[in-house]
Amino acid sequence: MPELPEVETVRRGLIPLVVGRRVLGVTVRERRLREPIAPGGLRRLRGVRLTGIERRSKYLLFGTDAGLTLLVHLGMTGQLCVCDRGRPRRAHEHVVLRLDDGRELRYADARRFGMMRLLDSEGLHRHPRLSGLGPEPLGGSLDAAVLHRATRRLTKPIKNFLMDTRAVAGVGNIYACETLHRAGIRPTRPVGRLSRAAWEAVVGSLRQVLHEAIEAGGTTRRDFLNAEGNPGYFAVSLRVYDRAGKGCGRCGAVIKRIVQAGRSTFYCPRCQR
DNA sequence: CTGAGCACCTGAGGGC
DNA sequence: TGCCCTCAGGTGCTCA
Repeated sequence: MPELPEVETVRRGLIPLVVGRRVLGVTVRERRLREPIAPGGLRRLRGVRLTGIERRSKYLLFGTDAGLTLLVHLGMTGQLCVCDRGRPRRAHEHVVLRLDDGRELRYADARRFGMMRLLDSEGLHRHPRLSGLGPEPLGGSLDAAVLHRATRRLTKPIKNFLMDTRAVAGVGNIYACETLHRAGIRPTRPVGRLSRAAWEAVVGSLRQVLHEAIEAGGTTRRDFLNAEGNPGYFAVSLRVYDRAGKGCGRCGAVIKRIVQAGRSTFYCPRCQR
């Protein structure tokens, strides 16, 4: 489900539902996530008040009045939603936080590639998954000139570079493909051979496509659920991703699928050079 | 340094 | 109808 726009959509949807709420109880039904939940690892959540939700890359950070932060990653299939206590359990609901308004925050994740961990401010600060992240694509720190200068000697394909979280945070497979189509750049191009102007196009396209997806409610895939647990819909129209064999909307050429670093890449062989 | 390959898991979809 | 195969939004490891 979640790339950055989906995670941001979940964040925005959850804020009015959970911020200000006190956690009355925590149930962990399945601790074997990608990073297993330690026994009692979420126990200290009981009694705290949730004070805000931040996002870093595809991680959600739930702040609390106890100085603890609940770090959540949705992996490939993770879902977070707030619902009434009586709502029937869905499959793979691994963690439930009981809130003081009679509702529950539920974490479900079929493939269990996600994570959920409670950290104090020190643990959060030095957490390797967060400390190694590159600049946020939607923050002010992503800079085409800096990227251009930093990549002069690199031969890695631009698509793989975009998906390297140490270089740029939070760019997944879908938006890497979509960004490069908009920028008119072939995914296999070595980063070291991108001109300054090409970098401007990449950064501009990345920001644009992420903004559009967030504006549209972040829905790119079928199993997206919004914060109230209702299914989303295909609100974002993808121009190349999962469109192999179909026509490019800009030039009509047939979109190709290749594999890079084990992931599918989709691109238009005519308008991406 | 690079990237290929694999690992973690379940489920959807296509072909037969 | 069902079985078997491939593939999937993420991340992180080993290995060559």
